[in-house]
Amino acid sequence: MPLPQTEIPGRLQSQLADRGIRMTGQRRAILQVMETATKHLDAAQLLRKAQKLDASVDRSTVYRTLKLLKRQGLIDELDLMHIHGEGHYYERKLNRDHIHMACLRCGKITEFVSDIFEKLKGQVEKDCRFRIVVSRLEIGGYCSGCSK
Amino acid sequence: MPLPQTEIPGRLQSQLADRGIRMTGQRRAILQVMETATKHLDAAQLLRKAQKLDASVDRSTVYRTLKLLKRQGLIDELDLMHIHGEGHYYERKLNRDHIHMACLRCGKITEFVSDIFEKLKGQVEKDCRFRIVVSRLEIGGYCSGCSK
DNA sequence: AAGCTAGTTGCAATCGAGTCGCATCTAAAC
DNA sequence: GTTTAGATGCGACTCGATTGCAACTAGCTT
Repeated sequence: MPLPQTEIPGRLQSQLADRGIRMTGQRRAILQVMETATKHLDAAQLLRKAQKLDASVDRSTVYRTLKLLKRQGLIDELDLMHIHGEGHYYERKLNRDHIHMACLRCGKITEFVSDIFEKLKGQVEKDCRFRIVVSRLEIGGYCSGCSK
Repeated sequence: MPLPQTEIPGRLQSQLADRGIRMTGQRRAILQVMETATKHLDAAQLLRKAQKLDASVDRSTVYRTLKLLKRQGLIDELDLMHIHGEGHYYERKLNRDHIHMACLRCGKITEFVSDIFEKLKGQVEKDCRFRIVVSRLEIGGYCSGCSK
């Protein structure tokens, strides 16, 4: 579940404040939507929801804020195997990376945390002497319900 | 290395023929470019190279051929962490999946084959009862040269 | 609390990857 | 050679994302 149960609400705001980044009404609205989202949102959905909190939020501000959060390493950008078009989806970066599985039939997105994934990243860092900043493992296939 | 050393040249063409798919001059040009490419190509690069072999090749034919090859499971679509824009990159699907690492500083793309990756996919199939069709692991960070 | 200024915003124009409708053409089956 | 399902080129179009610019403002300085 993308909902960060273990995280303090408003955390994104304070993380930006800690970095000395200016807070605005529009950013507050966008961050609040990201923090309370129960599923992966694309930029258009994020815009619509943010406008319900602050009607002045513009599309370009959403994109600019997403770019900021990406640069700060606070969110991850996902493709979800492009199951629903070419756009991107966003989610807060939490402590543990997880795998995203997209069902090619019903479109359901499942998340999965694995120690083997952590081990694999360790191997890449060690064997390739590659310092990992972001990693994204997306899998397309058929979920348990659809593969029958 | 994206160059399929262990594969027969012209393999894509015969794989399409085996499936009873019509061969055209334009497709031949596009397939030949894909088969002899020494790095990951995006649609625009593929178009330019294919037009050197057959000047009549059109952009839409490139996209249509890529869609065909994707549907047939003969190529993989990559984002390479969007290091150079929002487009996609393509490579022939070989026997073994590999990880793509993109250096955020020099832009170099490295490929890596790992048994742990295979093990991880096995775990997903078993623990999540998810039948994997495609998987894509992309990592962004700093390569050995750039992380000094 | 008033002023300053670098950073942020809305708006409209724009970019660029990818798609589509349609008339024409052609590979390959007969 | 004839036939026809499938492929192509072309141009228009979609849509996610970006940008230039004038106006605005958060948060410091005094």
